[in-house]
Amino acid sequence: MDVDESDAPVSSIAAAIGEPARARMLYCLLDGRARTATELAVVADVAPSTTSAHLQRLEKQRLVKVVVQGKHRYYSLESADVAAALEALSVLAGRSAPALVPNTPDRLHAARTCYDHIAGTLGVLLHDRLKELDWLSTAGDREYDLTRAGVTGLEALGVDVDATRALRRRFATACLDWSERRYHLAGALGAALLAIALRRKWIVRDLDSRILTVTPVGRRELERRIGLDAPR
Amino acid sequence: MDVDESDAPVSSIAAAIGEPARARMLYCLLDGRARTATELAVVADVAPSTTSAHLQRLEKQRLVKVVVQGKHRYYSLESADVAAALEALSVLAGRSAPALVPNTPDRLHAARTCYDHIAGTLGVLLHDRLKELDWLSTAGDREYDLTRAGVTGLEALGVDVDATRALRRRFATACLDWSERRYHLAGALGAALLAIALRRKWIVRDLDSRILTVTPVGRRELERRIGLDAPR
DNA sequence: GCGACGATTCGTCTAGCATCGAAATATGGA
DNA sequence: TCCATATTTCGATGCTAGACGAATCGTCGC
Repeated sequence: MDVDESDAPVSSIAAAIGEPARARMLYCLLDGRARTATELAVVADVAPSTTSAHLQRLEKQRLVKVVVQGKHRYYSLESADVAAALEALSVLAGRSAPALVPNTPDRLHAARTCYDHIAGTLGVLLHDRLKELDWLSTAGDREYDLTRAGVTGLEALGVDVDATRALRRRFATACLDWSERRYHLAGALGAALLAIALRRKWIVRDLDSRILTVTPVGRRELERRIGLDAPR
Repeated sequence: MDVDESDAPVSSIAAAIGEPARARMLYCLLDGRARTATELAVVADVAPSTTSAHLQRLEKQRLVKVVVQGKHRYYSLESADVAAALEALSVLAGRSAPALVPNTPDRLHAARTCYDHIAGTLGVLLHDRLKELDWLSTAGDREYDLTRAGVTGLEALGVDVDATRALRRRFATACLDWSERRYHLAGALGAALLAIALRRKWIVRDLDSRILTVTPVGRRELERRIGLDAPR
């Protein structure tokens, strides 16, 4: 019977979605951003160990994918098809889905912190601009180093390159940005840049979120110093 | 938390689909046709009592709807949205869905039996033609009777109207056709018409399905006698 | 009315699975 | 090197829900 062949995977996929804790995780990921296992544990309101089991199942059913970055594991929806299926189910639930749209509103694109460095649109633009200026050179898998021009340029911005390099931490790495699906600059250098931008009030931090706002001063300085016109 | 509000129904809906037996039923109904509880029990490969419980749940989640017709209960998908969700899940399962499209292939539109009468495209066309000829008069909710012209005409086709009417069975009723979403003729009269068509080889029955095929002779006779040009 | 049949209800059994805590593993940063 | 943190593995527990059979209800057809 071809019926068996075609509905067996479907039912197990639907069953994977059909568990409250897992559904909460999936709908949390519906905005296209990735979350760590710990974040999802909070969202799902279950213990980390339980979350781990759930995530394994979701991964096995190819509903989510994981990218290991350091000691974090970033989970995100496996594909747009998964989002489409979740939306279709939302329709049945009698409400319009949160909808994963190509151009998501400001909240996702906006500048924001990623732990200790700049992510979001601004982070991606900054990363791209630094490469465009040829300040960054690739030094391995998702690893960067500074070119001579880069050292000079960043020193001019106020970064103590030697001190930053001295930190026993990866110097400069590419960090995949989940709202932009592109890389931004992380590592000690990324953290140093954020610190300087904050100290000089080029950027201000939102009180209870990761949102960053570029100040008028910051916008002017970023334009003048590295030819970057910040979004919004 | 609005998360709880929005994912609670979704997870229960997904859970309703995420059970092998129920998934088999739903995918069986994906062709748009309705099935009786017994038929679905066979498809799902579970006992009638188990099937009943499953169908109740599917109905409660508004995934299927039921129409009571005599001692049969006809279950069908609640809406096109349900089909869409099932298709979306099929995509995730890595195969193209059987797809419930407005114009489904021959199998669904083709002439077929509905218990003991003619359904499918041919059944609907026949029903409409008989009303067009004014052989049928409405005699209640989904009930028909024959007009004087109808008696004459059907007698000419070989139907023993008195004998048919004598059967202690509803004489002529409208039966909703699930592939066409329109009515066809059921009841003793519908059965009599099928019997005659089969006896005269205007139509032949498929061996192991409900498919009916109109023979060249049948096509010619239907055209000549009642001005009906059979499909295909 | 009286079988025959379709379908549901009820009671019970069982198995799978979601859950947690504790311990183990891995990685980054000092 | 060592600690802190993120995450997984393992084992035990408890609940849910899917399964069936027997009995009941309701409708058709004679």
